[in-house]
Amino acid sequence: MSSPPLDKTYNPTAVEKKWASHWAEHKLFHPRHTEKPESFCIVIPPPNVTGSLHIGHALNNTLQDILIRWKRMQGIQTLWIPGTDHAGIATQNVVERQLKKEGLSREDLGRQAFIERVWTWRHQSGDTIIEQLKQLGASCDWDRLRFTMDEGLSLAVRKVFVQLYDEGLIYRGERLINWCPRCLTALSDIEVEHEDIKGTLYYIRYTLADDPEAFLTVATTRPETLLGDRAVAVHPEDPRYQHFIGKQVKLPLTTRTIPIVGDAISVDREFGTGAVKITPAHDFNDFEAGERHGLEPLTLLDIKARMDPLGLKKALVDQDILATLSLKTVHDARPLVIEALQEQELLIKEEDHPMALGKCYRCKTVVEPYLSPQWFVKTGPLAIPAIEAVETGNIRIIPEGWKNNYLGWMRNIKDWCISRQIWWGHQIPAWYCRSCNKDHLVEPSSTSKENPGDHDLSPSLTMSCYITSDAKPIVSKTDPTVCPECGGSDLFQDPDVLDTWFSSALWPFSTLGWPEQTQDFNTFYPNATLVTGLDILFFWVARMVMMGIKMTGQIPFRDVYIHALVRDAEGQKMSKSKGNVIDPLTKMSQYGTDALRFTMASMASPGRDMKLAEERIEGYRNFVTKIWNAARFIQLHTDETQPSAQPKSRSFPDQWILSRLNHTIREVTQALENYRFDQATSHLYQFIWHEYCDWYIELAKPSLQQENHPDASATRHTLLESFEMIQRLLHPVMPFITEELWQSFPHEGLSIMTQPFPSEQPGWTNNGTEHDFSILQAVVSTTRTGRALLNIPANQPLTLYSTTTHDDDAASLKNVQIYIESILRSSLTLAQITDWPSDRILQLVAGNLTIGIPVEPNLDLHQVVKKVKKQIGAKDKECSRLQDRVSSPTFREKAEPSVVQESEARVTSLRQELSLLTSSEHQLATMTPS
RNA sequence: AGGCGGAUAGCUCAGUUGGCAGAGCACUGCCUUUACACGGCAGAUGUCGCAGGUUCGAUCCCUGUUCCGCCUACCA
Repeated sequence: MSSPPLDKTYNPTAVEKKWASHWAEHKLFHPRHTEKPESFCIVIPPPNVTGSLHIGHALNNTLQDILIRWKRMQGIQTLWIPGTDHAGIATQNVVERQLKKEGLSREDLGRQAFIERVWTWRHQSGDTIIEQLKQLGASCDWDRLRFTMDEGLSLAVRKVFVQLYDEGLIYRGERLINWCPRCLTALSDIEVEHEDIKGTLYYIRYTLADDPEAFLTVATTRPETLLGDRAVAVHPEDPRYQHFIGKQVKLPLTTRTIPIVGDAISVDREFGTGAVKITPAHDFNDFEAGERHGLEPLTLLDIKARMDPLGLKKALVDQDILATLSLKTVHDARPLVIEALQEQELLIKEEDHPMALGKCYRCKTVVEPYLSPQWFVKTGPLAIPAIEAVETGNIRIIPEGWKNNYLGWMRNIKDWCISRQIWWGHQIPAWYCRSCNKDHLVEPSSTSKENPGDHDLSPSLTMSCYITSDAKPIVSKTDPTVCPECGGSDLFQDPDVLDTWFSSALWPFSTLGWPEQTQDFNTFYPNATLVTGLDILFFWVARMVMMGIKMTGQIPFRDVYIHALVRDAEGQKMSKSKGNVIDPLTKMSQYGTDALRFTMASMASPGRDMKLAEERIEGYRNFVTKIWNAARFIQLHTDETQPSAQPKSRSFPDQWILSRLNHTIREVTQALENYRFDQATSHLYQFIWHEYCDWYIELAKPSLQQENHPDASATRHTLLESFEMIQRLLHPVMPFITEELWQSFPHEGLSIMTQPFPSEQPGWTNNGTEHDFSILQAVVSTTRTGRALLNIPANQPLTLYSTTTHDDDAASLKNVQIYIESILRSSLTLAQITDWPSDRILQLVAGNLTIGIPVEPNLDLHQVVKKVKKQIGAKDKECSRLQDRVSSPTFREKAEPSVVQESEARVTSLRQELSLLTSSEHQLATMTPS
């Protein structure tokens, strides 16, 4: 029954490995049926298959695991579903980079082969992160591992797509969207990151068509797009320009003329010159302005953001300019356009202009507004219940501060562009009949790769396949074989795939088997809590709420806990390029997983980014060691002890530690209930180190180390009992060491993780004992201070005296006398100062206690005098400040009576303390030869 | 431009329904006492960003302000 002695030092790596496989072997992460009716389900924010564990994952998953382990121990049926995300663009980019090294492109492989290649890669390295999560101790049900592109989830995706399409909530249309000219795909609004840059504002002269002397000056940051201008807008009430409205201007560098229109929305009279060029195909505002004024967009750029010869031709650009600009990137074209304008003396001036540039969130390439046919989700109707759910509190966002962030975004949500022109992902379940859509399709075979402009259609045609927005799709859950219109069988599927976040939006229910009404779905939906970082509040959380409510009629989860971003010690965002990443795996092997987990939890203060300094992890590694050594001590002294019945009586230290443990159980539980992981860990740390180890174990020593001590048996029992409970209390945060220690002591059961989480024990809380203990602490600490001041070695026995004027404290003093004596290895006499046997006794004051330490004749009392004087100074200052307050009539009149009373009481006790200190000072004077 | 958050010990951060300002790390001194030097004991450390206001009383509430961070949006 008794286990082998614990190693002298804790070896995290070996211990972690052992218990990880023990847990897996016994399938302890599976949901267990319990008597409790409620369930607790978390779905993991699925990490990308391209990824490996970074510090953000470590934080995110540690917090989830703490919740899951805690609830599981509370006897609630728990399920934590793991999985990974196919991460469309990101993963495709990774594989394309690999291909590039082989001198290949995805086009070289062709779509089918390319996708197979991605699958291969995904299988090879796709689950690295899963292994790492297991190393972190994540107690997910690994048998329920899902992937956003697995069969079941693909089915869910199709069902949702078809239903939303049928209801008109998904549509296809030609819109201006954000386009990444490197990834060659559309992006949604939130996939664009903005970066502040120093831009230039160019002032350009547009001459009136019917009067070469008259002109308008237009200010723009993008001169190269002026070739696509369809109008110049001025404010309809601007007296400077009113009379121009309706006239035509000559568009520089072209043979076109364009109208001057009045537009109050587009034009800010204060900005620039008050005249704005309207380029519908290359600016979101201008696109809308174009619709208001019936201006047809004129696309100048191709998919790689190069000046498209065909577009330039349609724009009637001057021949030589056209030749110069053709196939130049925006970056290269801009100076050429400026040069040409200068030559014609149309450039009036340039000035610096700070502006924000949109970049692709996957590859940081500058995105271009691009006109193309895309699929959209009509988000307005979906947002309404998603707003309501949060407003009414059906879904709680924690910390609450982020609620407004969510609501603000949701209330002015834009339609969601869900089509991506990439190959890796859920291909859109829409097909086209070739015979019905003859005029609406251009397929790869008809485009020339070498010469993208060499055809007479829109530049959009340089996409691999072009389907005009008025083509008629057949949207279906299953692949159709015949056209319902003409009965023809020449069908092909829309080549676009869905935004990765479309399948992620279904994650809380698709992972539970939906659309089947599975038992899992019925038991675990809605999920209890979603734990995620702020960065994906809109990408993911908002969409899950919309889709969850729409498709299941229920909210997807009740609580959303949002944690902060982990930064480095200097507050910088961690990134590989900066070289400041802290790799959690390295830290786990260096300090142990439990130390890292504890660190993560301790830093999870709400609403604040966390700066991770390595010393922090080191500090908690020391904490782990401390626990380990406490266990060794206990094992050493309880080796022969068998778990026995409750002891008949508990010693004073036993009673005290159980009272403090009860208190800690309450604090930790409350903290977890409020998602205050920081507070939970702080209470655990404080209690275990500074109460259990520093005081309780020290107090337990005498009864364990002396032979036949009357408290020995009860103490052994309490030591084991409390330590076992501490392991359970700590287990959710530190699963590995707690399992190891729990298993090393007498126990029943397969694993600590299925034992009950501690609850407060009736009868353990004991305020009297706690007060007694505070007296003990005061005497012990004060005596030690005295020892340090007098340079008396800690192991030299003393003859101590103590007294107090306070009756309760006098009683306490008596109660704890023998414990003080043993902990200080001294004798303690309780007697009034007048009864102390000698004059050479130093009086030290702690509250209303006076402690006497005999002083040898030759001792240097210099330090003591200094200390006492300082104390007197501080107390005096505080006392007179309080005195002033108490004697102020306005204070007595206006402050709460209890506060007045309290202040008076404090004045009284301060005065008493002062008089004790003064008496001590006098005493010192008699001992110090002057 | 708007919104949000932060500014407290040397560092990282708690905290206060307004009434003695706290922890960890680092630092100083003493101690290798059979759980632990990844340790013990003791100690030092603060204009609670700045300026006003409300209040008997403000680090906390209000107003303004300066820095820093984030988010959203964009003015061509």
